[in-house]
Amino acid sequence: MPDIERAMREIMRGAEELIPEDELRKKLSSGRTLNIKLGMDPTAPDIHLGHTVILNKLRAFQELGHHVVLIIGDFTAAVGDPSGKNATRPQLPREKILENAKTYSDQAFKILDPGKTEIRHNSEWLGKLGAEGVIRLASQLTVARMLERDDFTKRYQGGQPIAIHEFLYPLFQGYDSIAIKSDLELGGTDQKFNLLMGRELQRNAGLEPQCVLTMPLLVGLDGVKKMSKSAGNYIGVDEPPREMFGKIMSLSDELMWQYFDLLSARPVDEIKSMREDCAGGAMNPRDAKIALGKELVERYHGAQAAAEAADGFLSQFQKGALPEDMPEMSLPASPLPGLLKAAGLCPSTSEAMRMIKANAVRIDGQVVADTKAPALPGTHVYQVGKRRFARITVE
RNA sequence: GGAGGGGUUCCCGAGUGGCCAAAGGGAUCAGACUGUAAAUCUGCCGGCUCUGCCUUCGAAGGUUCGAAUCCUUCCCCCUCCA
Repeated sequence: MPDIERAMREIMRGAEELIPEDELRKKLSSGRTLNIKLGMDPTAPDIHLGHTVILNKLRAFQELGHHVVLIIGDFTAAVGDPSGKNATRPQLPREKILENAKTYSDQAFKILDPGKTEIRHNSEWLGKLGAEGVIRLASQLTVARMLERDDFTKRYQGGQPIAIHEFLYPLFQGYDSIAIKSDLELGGTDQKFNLLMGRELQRNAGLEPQCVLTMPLLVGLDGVKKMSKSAGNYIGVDEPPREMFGKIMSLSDELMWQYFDLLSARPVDEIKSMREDCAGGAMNPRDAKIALGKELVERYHGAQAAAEAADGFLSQFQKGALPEDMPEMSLPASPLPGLLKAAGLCPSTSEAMRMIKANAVRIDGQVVADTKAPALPGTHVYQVGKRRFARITVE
């Protein structure tokens, strides 16, 4: 069965852990189309590169001929996955959830094959469960077992609150696996407990338990925390090409390799030799980063946009040229700090004052260090730092 | 129900009556440098009509010439005992 070995190699690429491996082999060799499950949280609709690590893997399963079931957690949204801080999340109105789900799937279909993807909402079965059903579900697990979950343990020991309903989240997620008879569920390493819960509940329900495939978590731009919208260290799939490229260029040279490993479609060997070349001085790490930036921008915006983003970046930061497109506006005359605030170049006049004192403000390329500089009549290019520009006409 | 601990500026965390817009660290932002929005160093880091003024230390009152610091009530969190 060489096909199965090839499939297994493809599945394991970049993956953290597959539990249990031989079970998946068995499922694959049965020759049937497998149900591959991914749960999505409709509270955070914008897909960032961290999500794409998993979506790319789902895509790989689709290419192997399997069926992806994307579960919109419209019911579980009210519970909220207990991830550290916000133990209680606000309950979203129904329309908002559907809207988020739509945004999410639109973005996800940049990667997934819509023809091989089924979208389900978990309120479909969880909504019917009722108090009795929840009790029956909850009776299958003990508190001690729940506390085994790493982040529960940490919070419990660290004196952080854990609300009762947070215990229900893994149970509901596991119940989803029963409802759709999933054969394999994907998730980040932080999802391991929840994923295994599905296995346990399926087995209790007399079903064939799902396999679990975890992917490493992509570290965000700060190089420390996992990429997430709330941490503000993310690169969104929908971001404009320039922004996406710039953010990739802001990765530290070291972190860049992790991004290569988890996001690049390049052959593993190619990445390895690039890395060696950079370490040995044969290649400038900047150029490796440019290559990565182009590859990723191209994936979401096309080849032309990628080339433009790269050129624009180089001319703006290497040669100090002005960007071609910048916001244009007309504003009433006011002292410089107020003008910069009104133009949105600074969040407050206090901040504008600081920027001026720090020699960060330029008008038509000339540094202005006087906080009391009078308004210049006419149209000029105002610049704060290297990245914020506006063409302002003073009325 | 009982006993104790705690809520500080974006985050962590010092501060127990004036020298506090509040130490220190992190993040962000900016400057320098550079091979990049890498790394490193430096500065800034509540708001404003900015050499001054205004608002902030869980909330509301109070004491005091003066409160993040003391008192009262309330809200929230944690630990232990039941």
